[in-house]
Amino acid sequence: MIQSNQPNVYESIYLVVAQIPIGYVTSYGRIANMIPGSSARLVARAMSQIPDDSTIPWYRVVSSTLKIAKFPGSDRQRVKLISEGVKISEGLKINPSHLWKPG
DNA sequence: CGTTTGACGCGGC
DNA sequence: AGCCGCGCCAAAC
Repeated sequence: MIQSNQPNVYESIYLVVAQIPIGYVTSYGRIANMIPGSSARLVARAMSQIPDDSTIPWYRVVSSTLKIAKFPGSDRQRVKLISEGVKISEGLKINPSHLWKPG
């Protein structure tokens, strides 16, 4: 459980996202549940703020249904995940075996 | 300051 | 299965 000792919640969100291992994904809601004072929508908003040149693996965060969210950068997200070995079906559905289980 | 935003989640139908 | 409505909540405006 990560507390928001950081100056703002975004910092905490980014710290958690940075922990997601290569080849794994988690959801906006699951991240939010680890950070008091956060919410799925806030996590989504935080992801949208990350610049392209950032080292934060924003593309490892998907919706609770394990589908890649529909947004302008969805294609890049799909490509990046596939390059890490993540199996994605036609409906942009990620194989549950890639779900990150912290601990 | 008050209002809107957002790549969401989930229950209900 | 999919769509709709509401709750969520700090940040951005």
